[in-house]
Amino acid sequence: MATIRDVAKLASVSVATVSRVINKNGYVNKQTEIKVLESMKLLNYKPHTIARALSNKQTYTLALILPDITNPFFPELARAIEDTATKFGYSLILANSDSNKEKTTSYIESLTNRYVDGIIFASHELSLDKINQIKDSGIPMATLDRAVNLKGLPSIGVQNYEGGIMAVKHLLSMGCSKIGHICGPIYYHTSIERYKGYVDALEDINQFHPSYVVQGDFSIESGFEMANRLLSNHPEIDGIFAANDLMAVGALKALIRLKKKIPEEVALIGFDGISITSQMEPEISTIAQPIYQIGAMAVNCLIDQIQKKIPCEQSGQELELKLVARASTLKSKGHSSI
Amino acid sequence: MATIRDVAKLASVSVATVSRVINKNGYVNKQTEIKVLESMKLLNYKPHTIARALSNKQTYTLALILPDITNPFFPELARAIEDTATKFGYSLILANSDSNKEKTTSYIESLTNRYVDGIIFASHELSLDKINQIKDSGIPMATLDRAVNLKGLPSIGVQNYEGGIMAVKHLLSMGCSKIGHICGPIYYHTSIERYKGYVDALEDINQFHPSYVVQGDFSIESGFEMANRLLSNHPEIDGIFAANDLMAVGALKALIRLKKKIPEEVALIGFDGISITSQMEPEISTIAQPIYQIGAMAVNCLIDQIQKKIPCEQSGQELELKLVARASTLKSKGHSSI
DNA sequence: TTGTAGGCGTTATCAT
DNA sequence: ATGATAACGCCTACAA
Repeated sequence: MATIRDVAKLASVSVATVSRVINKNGYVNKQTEIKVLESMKLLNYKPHTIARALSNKQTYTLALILPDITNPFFPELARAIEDTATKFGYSLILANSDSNKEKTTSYIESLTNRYVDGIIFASHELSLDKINQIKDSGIPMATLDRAVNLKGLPSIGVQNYEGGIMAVKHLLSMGCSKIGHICGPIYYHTSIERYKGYVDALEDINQFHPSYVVQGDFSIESGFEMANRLLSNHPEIDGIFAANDLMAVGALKALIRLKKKIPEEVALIGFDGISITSQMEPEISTIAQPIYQIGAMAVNCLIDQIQKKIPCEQSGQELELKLVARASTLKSKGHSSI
Repeated sequence: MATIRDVAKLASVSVATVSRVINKNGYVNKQTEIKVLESMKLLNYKPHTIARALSNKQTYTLALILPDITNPFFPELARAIEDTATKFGYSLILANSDSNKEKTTSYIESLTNRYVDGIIFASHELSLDKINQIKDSGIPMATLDRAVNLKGLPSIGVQNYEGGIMAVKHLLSMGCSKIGHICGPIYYHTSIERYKGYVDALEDINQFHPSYVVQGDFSIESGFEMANRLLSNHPEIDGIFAANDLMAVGALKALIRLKKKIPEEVALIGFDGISITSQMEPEISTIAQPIYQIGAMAVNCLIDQIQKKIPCEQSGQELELKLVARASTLKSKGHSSI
């Protein structure tokens, strides 16, 4: 491997000059620049990223901490983040925290020692001391899903409340009148907002029944179980809004086993817009998050902080959701959507 | 951030001594060791990973190149790899190649410059020059799915041929007699082996019909399309073996739309054992790969190479598959499996 | 416009 | 058993 010194020697200049042409900073004569460039080609010289990192304190590496890449919500997000990071010349380190406090702490420590340039936190489990731990280390970070809402802590999220309303209104527009809700864990901000949207949309028309709400944990299994419970307690229910797509998938399974005609007898809508919803039969309607955009924004935000040292403008921004109406809600002559 | 020099000063020893206790090599007096250790605690000293990497030429970072983390096969693999890497103190860089030659090349270059300690290649697209490119760079690598079979190139795979036989035999044991096959792209080693297994199992009993085979591209969409084609050309088919689970999912969708009773009229089995198969209704039978184990072995193999400089023993090993019989093949009083 | 030299934080070779 | 000190490869004042 050729070093900067080899290049300097071959081009008969100093390493400083070579460094200048590499980094395009400082004055350098056009002639010498060409000479240097040629030498670099000749020697097939590539700057040593590690050495550069030591000197610069920039590793061009980002880290993504998420609960579990095996959860179908995250691959799409990870993809967006990796794509965008790569676009800017950054590598992406993946960390599965299992929403576990110890693992999270240990990852943060290890990433801090590796001097990653930024950390994206897509996990709900983010205690205040963890945040401060990162802040103290001086590493820029961004959180997703509004895990926390802190001054100076960039966070990208979606309009969960409005999404809840959209889901219910869609169900109503398809003729449902007894709408059940499988909500997520109540200690998640996202669950609560979606739930509130559900409540408000129904209270508006005096149709809210507390017993039509059951609580799952965002997993397929809980969706299956809760849909069964909902329908055994309230056979009259003709529409279900699941707080996320995975629970909707579980609910679909339950509905099919119960021999319910979908959407005629029971319509079903999820939330998130992950691709698995379109692979089911019938395809499941959903309130889609701009997942790719969220990931891309998070990276942009981080890189802004890293490079321009500016705080993220998108901080706290809530992106819009989009209704994706599919077979699980579209009755015969129902309306459609994009 | 405290440096090794700070620790040395506080403990009134030289940096060399501190380095010795950090790395537990060389002689060091018990007393001084304690003094040094205390100083480290006191200053909350953590060795600077980057500096260490520069000196050691070891970054404690592995890279995983795969086609697309969004493909449901890969998150499970990535999870296994990340888990195992972490266990050994390594971080994992994720790279989505989209099976694209240029992207792959550019990743390899970038990873090479980052001096990752090892690369795991889970992509089918691996031309010989790419391999040599990595080999020349001296970075240990491992490939999955027997993408290539080269002397000295560790490769972990499964018994695809036997798997094909298992799938067909299972279908036969459930009473199917007209078994179709949706095979994968013929330029993939895995596709061919599975196909051969299918052929041999049927030829054994004189039941092989070339026209019962159609070709997909491992995607859900192609599975959907090919199942439709298969059944429209051969309505008598009562069993389908899809060469991977994603195509099985697509096929399931097609069968349901065609109002086929599953498994009574048409039984269906996939290949891979990804979790999505158990989330469908009916649940899809499959020939399961030990995905987690594969990932773990790949990492072990790499770390063996890195640390002990020994070639991987598992090189070229083909792991066993396991039949997972579920509702999509289990007729009434059918047999079961683990 | 270009070169010299010190520093980034560790490791490892030699002495002592 | 311990300590100087030269690498590792690059960047960047500061000089020239």
